Amino acid sequence: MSDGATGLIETEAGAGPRNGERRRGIDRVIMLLEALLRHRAPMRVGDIAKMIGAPRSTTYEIVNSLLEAEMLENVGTEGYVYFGRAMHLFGWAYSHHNAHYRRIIETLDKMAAETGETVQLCGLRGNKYIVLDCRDSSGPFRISSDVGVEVPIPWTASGRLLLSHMSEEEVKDFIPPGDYKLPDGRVIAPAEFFSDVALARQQGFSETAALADRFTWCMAAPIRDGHGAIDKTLCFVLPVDTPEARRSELLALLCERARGLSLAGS
Amino acid sequence: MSDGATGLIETEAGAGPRNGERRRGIDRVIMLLEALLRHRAPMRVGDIAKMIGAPRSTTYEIVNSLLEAEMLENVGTEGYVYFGRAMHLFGWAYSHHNAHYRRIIETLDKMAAETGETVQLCGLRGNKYIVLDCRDSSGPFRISSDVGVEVPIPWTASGRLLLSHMSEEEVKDFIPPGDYKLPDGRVIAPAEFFSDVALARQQGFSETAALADRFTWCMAAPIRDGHGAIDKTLCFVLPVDTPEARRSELLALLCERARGLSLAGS
DNA sequence: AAATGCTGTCTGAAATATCAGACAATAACG
DNA sequence: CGTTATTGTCTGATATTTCAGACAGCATTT
Repeated sequence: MSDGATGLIETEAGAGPRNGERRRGIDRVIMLLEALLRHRAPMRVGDIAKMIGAPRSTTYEIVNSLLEAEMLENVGTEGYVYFGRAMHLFGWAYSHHNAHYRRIIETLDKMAAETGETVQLCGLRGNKYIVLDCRDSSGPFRISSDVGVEVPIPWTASGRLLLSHMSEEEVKDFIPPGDYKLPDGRVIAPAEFFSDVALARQQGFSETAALADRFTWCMAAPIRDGHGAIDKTLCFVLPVDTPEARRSELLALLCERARGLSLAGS
Repeated sequence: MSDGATGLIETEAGAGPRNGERRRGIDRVIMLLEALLRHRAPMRVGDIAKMIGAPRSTTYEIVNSLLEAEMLENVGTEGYVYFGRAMHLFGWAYSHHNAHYRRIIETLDKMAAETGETVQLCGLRGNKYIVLDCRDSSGPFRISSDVGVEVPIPWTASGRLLLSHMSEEEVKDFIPPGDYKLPDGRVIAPAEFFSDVALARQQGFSETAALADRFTWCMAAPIRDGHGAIDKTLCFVLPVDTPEARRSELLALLCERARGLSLAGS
């Protein structure tokens, strides 16, 4: 059973309407929701149709069904739709049904309150990194990388930890080649990344300075599941000029809390 | 096992669809998710099939699609499924896309931190009351009425406010007759409820003592939308023996904050 | 051992949901 | 002004999906 994560959305560029494909309603719904998540803003039905490669008439039909179920809702003056209330309820049910996740959220809250810094819970989604939850810094320094947005793994401190169960060969096969290229054009040498991963595994934490953007210092610590594997990470996103003393203090706190959240293996 | 007093299983109109009705996949998905939300715990595929009145083979098909999309996920060792990670991401996107909602959540956090009491954001879903979000008391007094669970409107303080735009006649038509019956068997006289609604409208807040259960004192204040209508409410859920002085202090805070969150209407 | 109840997977067949496209309204644009 | 995009709604046809039911496997009960 290969768990091909999220492969349903077609690339919108290039290949013209290679039509004739008739798709199931359910699959359309899934594509639609993922498209909305990536777009991160209300969309018009016509644009949704283009983005998921579905006929307009079908898209209207589906959108109306989802509107009625409150899984989507109308937003703004006309024609825009975005996620609806029902999604909030479903998501809340997800994140509170399991005691471990609740403990993690509590810790997130506490750390944000204690330090005033931006704290995130991170994980993988397919071969990308995503923020699963976050508490933004109360200060003016507000990065707020959005929850659920897929980011190339090599751009992140957490990513180095989340791959630490893999061999170098496995990492090489796992990361799409284009993902080594940073937003500013620089390219991370794969060999360097592999040694970063090894270092993270050895140290039990990972830090990056001014990587994905020039202004942030990121530090991540592993939360281990019942088998000792690194499932999620806890991390701080700091201004890059945070003094060393403060940084090491925060790093110690981060590691301690992450360890406390790890499930004691058998 | 038997969950709550929701006797009506098949929603929609009274005439239950006769056996042999063929339904759309999308509708099955919607029914499935709502069934999971009501049940509030992982379910087996067979039970889901029974609960939504779908053939087993169809249900397997749908569940597998949703599992692959991470809208559901396997939980526990055997056959149980519940909401998946994708739902969390969709829900997060919903609750953060709009600035007003974010302000409300911030206020919720702040009030919980300041008072240590249980704070809730409430609203209507169809002709039922639901909790939209909450912060549980840090103390041992933890009620934690679940987010998203539908509750008869007359059982709640918020409900009295949320109906205050309706005439007595409209309220009468809106509330299902069975909803006046409290969990302990007592019945609220409709006339009394109507005058409660009127009182709430006049006072600009609403309180109930030991109504839905014997141990809680609830107080609610309205959050008004751009048109001045009461869209949501903010409320405290207190131990019923909270001293009067403390209660009036909290009530003042509640009303002030709710007013601050209301959108300046015309 | 037989009987019962489950789960998860397949099948073929029939009912229908998806699709392409037409349509009227509205807006944007030169 | 005509021309070119929209949006939202309908239509009928057919390719597909839903459905009933059979099946093997596993467990528990009689």
